[in-house]
Amino acid sequence: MLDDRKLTILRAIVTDYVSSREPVGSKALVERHGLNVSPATVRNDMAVLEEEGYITQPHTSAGRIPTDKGYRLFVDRLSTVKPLSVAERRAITTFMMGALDVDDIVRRTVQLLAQITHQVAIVQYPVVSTATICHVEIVRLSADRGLVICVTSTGSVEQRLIGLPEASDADIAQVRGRLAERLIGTTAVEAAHRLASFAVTVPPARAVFAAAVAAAVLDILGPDASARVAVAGVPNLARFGASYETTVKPVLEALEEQVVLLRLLGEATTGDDVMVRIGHENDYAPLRATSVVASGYGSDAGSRATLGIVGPTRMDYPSAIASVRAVARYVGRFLAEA
Amino acid sequence: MLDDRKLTILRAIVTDYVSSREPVGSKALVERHGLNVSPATVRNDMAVLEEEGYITQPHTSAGRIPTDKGYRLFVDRLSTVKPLSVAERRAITTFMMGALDVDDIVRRTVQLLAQITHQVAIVQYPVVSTATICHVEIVRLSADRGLVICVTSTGSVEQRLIGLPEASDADIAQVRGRLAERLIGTTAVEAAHRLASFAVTVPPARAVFAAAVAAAVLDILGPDASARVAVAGVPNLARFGASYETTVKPVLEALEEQVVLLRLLGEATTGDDVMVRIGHENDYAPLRATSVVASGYGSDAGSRATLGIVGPTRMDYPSAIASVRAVARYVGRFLAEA
DNA sequence: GACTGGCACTCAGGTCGCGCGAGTGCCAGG
DNA sequence: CCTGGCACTCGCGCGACCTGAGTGCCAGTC
Repeated sequence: MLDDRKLTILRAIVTDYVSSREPVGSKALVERHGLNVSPATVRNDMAVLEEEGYITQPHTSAGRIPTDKGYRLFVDRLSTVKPLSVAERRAITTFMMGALDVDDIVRRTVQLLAQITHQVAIVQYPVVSTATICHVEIVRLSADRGLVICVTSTGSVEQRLIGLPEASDADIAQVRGRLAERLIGTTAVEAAHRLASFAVTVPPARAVFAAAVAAAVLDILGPDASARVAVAGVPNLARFGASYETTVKPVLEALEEQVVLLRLLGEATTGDDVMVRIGHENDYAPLRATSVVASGYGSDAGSRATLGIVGPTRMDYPSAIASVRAVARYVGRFLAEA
Repeated sequence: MLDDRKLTILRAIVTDYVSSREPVGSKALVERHGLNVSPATVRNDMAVLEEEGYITQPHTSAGRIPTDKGYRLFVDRLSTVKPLSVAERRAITTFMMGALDVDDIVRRTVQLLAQITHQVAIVQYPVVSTATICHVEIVRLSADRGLVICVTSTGSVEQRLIGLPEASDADIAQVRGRLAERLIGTTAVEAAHRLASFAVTVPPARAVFAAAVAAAVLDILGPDASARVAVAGVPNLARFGASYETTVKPVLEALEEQVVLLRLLGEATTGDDVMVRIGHENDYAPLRATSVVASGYGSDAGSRATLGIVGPTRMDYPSAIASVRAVARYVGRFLAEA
């Protein structure tokens, strides 16, 4: 029921609407896309497309705009991914040059993504789960408090504050030694197992202290360790154009809720290609006017996480998809090499 | 030339305008504030206040609104700092309970501040300059790269990636040992001095490697180490009310520029009390429609940094000042204890 | 059967004019 | 120095009007 011409028309409507931000009418469509039919024919086709729910009119006697369903069809079948421009490729390389550590890579990536897509960019910090532990350390800060520090093979460093009620330097050294013996070279999952019985491996007098240390390490390695994201490009929300209260504010609120962001990106981690969620396809209701384009990234199976962008449903999907894919791949390589 | 009644009127105009967001006229002023004079008298006084530049009218035959100069006078001489409500005090304590480490304290603080002031909150991470170095570490991640890690007495942990082109484990151990000898217990400033000649203290074969390590440590301790801020409460920008492009977007852009934020907060670090910058008093031109309320915070002279809020000039200054001051003091204590 | 030209219809948005009312400035009198 | 009174200003909201883009439908043509 949707012949070739109707699909062409839908594609034209989507591209025109994305670039002009205005409902597109039959006449303009014929002119701007060299369709060899009359506006009346286009109108008939548009009526069908509307019937099927791919497009809609904001009000009678206005042009048509795509619905979420229309965008979906466009993304799935009608768009050809736009290759990145030379300038964009160059931007990627220059931007990522000279990153200092994992945190810095993430910060640069998120800014890069915001810049080339002109949307709000979100990058999840790499998950440590499959990385191995390189180093553990217990550092005394003052008489009664200290830090437990974990370093993983991806170069991420995390720490937790613990109390040192009556631990001597010798206690610390011994516990640290035992901890290093058992954890270095293991993955987070293995480490969690080994930590379960950690306290009993040290002399009873030090068991309480050892248990506190083990708890801190478990906390570091726990699933919420990955619960960090970086955000950039918030000023790009101007692109929404619509009213602040109804569209921009919900997005801002979501951006402050790490949990929400992680859920938004969540399902992109598994699949290998770019995920696109359009409008109401997002579970999170306040973002029903926004689309998410996300992708997993990471060095082979070492460290994996997700990055993506958030923008209005009226978005240049081909470019966005290409950008997200390119950045994800590049960062993956960069993490593997660096 | 500004007698008592005129000041009272200015105060009334400020408070009314802040709460109603609408220009305030002479009649409403008399009614709502029990002034024992007629509207005509108030009008005469308002004419003087306008002449002097403390208030202005958006257009003829509208009420008056305060100018930046008016707010300034209000803040300096007319406002009594509002004590925090019980709920707010409770919010502070519950919010800060159970913080994990310095980063976590900062994150909680910024959210807390955004919540009780209903503005955008900014908290600078504590500066390490006067803190002392507790621990240094060199960790091998893979054959040819590693991390240099620094831990300070405030519990902050920072790291830099370095290459390990041909350093053996023995090289690493020796350099690490020498580094620890020279740096532990020193402040950042002292450490920088000692690092200048660090490379010559190790055998020539290791000098290049030692120099790289020294450079990494210097980078960690350098002034830009403090160049990190946390931001929260961005959705509160709704309070601006005015048009997105002209007022909200500049703020969003400033919020993404760490450098700008640090300069905004900068001058509050030195003084001991809360700093208030109103509208054009900000050097940064795009923020001429916004006010900044900031304060230094920190445990004694140990670690000091700045926190504050950004909002429209039409702001409840007494509450904002009280909140910023309270949070700054509380976090200072918290950092000292924890 | 598919396409086209023509035509009547709809309706958002801009413009104009008008009246209302809040608020002002000024002045004369207490 | 304060006050009541009065004329004046002007932003804002409302309704009327017009315009133009765009539509749906229908009869005619290939």
